Formats: sequence, C-alpha cells, structure tokens
Amino acid sequence: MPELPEVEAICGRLRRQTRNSEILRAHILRPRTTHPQDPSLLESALPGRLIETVARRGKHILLGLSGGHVLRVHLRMTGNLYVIPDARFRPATTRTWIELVGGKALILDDPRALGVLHLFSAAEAAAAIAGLGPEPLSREFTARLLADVAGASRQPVKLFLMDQRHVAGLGNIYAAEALFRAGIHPARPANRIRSARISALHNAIIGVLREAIRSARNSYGRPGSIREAEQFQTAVYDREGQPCIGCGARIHRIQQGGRSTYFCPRCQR
DNA sequence: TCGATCCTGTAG
DNA sequence: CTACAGGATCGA
Repeated sequence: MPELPEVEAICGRLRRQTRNSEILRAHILRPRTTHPQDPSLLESALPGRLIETVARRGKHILLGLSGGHVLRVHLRMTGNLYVIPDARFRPATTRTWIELVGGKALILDDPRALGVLHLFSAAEAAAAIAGLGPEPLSREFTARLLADVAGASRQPVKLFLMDQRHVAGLGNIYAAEALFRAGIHPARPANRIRSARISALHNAIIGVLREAIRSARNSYGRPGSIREAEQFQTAVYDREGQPCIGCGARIHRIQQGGRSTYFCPRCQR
C-alpha cells in the first residue's frame, strides 16, 4: 500500500491521536516483525513511555518516545497504522498492538505481515535513516539536485526513482505516475535524460505527491478497508491495455526489477 | 543486475 | 492451479 503520501496521511492522523499518550504494553504477535531485534526487548522497553512526537522520513514512521527513544515503523507493502478506541476490538490482521493507558491501542494492521518495527536510541535512529535521499517535498529537493544525482546513475529511471537513496518516499505507483507526467520512458537510463526533462520530472514528482497526499488524507490511517471514492486516480498504474488519457494509445506493462511498470508507449520516450 | 525471499490475499 | 500485489534485502 503505502508510499510517501499514504504514510504522510497516516502520520497526520496519528499525531492527533497519540500525542502524549502513555504506552501500557506492547504485544508483538510475530517475532519477525522486529528482526533482527528481539521482540522481548521492545516489550520490556516500551511500557511507561510517552509517545511525544510523530514524524515521517521517506516511508518510515518515527514515533518519538520519552527518554529520547524512537520507535520506527515501516509498513512495507500492506501495512496500516492507526489508533482504535477500544483495544479489545482488534482486526484479525493485527500483527502488533500497543496498548495505551486509557484503553486505546495503536494497531499495526498488516495482512501480509511484511511490516517491521524497531526501537532505537536517538543516535541509532539517525544512523538508521541516514542513507535516505532528500525529502521530495522539501526545499532541499531541487531540479538541480535531481539532475546531479540522476547524472551519476545508469539505472533505468523508474528503478532510479524507487531507490530510496536517491529520493525518499517514491514507490511503484508514484514513480510510474511521475514519469508519465514528465513524458519519460521508464527504461531510459537516468543519466541519459536531458536537463529540461529532468526539470519536468522534478515538477511531476512534487505535483503527483501533493495531489496524492490530498487523496490519501481521508482514506488512510484508519481502520477498515481503503475508501474507493477518495483514491488517487492513476493515469497509467494498473491500467494495462486501457487508453492513455493523453493520446489514446494502449498502456503497456513491462517488468523492471521484478515489479510491474506501466507507461504510455507514445507519450513516454 | 537478476532472482529469491519474507508473508497473505485476491483475481483469473 | 498460477500470477500478481503500493517494499526492501540478500546472495549469486
């Protein structure tokens, strides 16, 4: 599920719901969830701590706890993270639940159980996310910076964009959508895109993410299934064989890095 | 740079 | 039954 916009929406909601709530107990239902850390380490360290801040870096959720510790959550493919008002009513796909004082619970709801949870000191947390590229919605992320980083990579540009070391937060959907808007073929080597196109790509990334955040606000970070009506409307993703909204040509699907890539063969070269 | 892997669910 | 799924990591 979640790329940057969905994680951003989840964080916004969590920030309002968890501010200064105290952890009563952590229940880590599957040991893999904290690998390579020992679940018992978290279960013993979390009780009594306050959730003071909620931050996002790329697709990582960083819960700032009292005592300077950080609980990092990565939702991977199908995770969702939200507060339920009554800890007794947990969904069947709950993989970890953190009881809060007062009866609420923070739920890691993750059908595929690929999401992960780690507890760090402030210094460890900083080191753990140090390898991430710039936040695409920050001022640090300029067309110039994108051009410099892209110029140093021969990767196909779609894979380049999904590599979190280059830009933090893009995944399979929004990488494809940004490339469509910029009119760039996903297989083109990153270092063979002219600077005018890089500027278009830079704009497209920001535009796509901003719009997607708006759509995600009301549909993510809450219990239950995702609400259809508010979903971001994709131009190419998951539209193989359908007509391109720009030129009417059939959308193609190819494999890149083991993932599906969708694009318009006429608009993207 | 590929393929396998971690998991479960759904669509065909 | 097979293919595929909004992610990331590992080893060949």
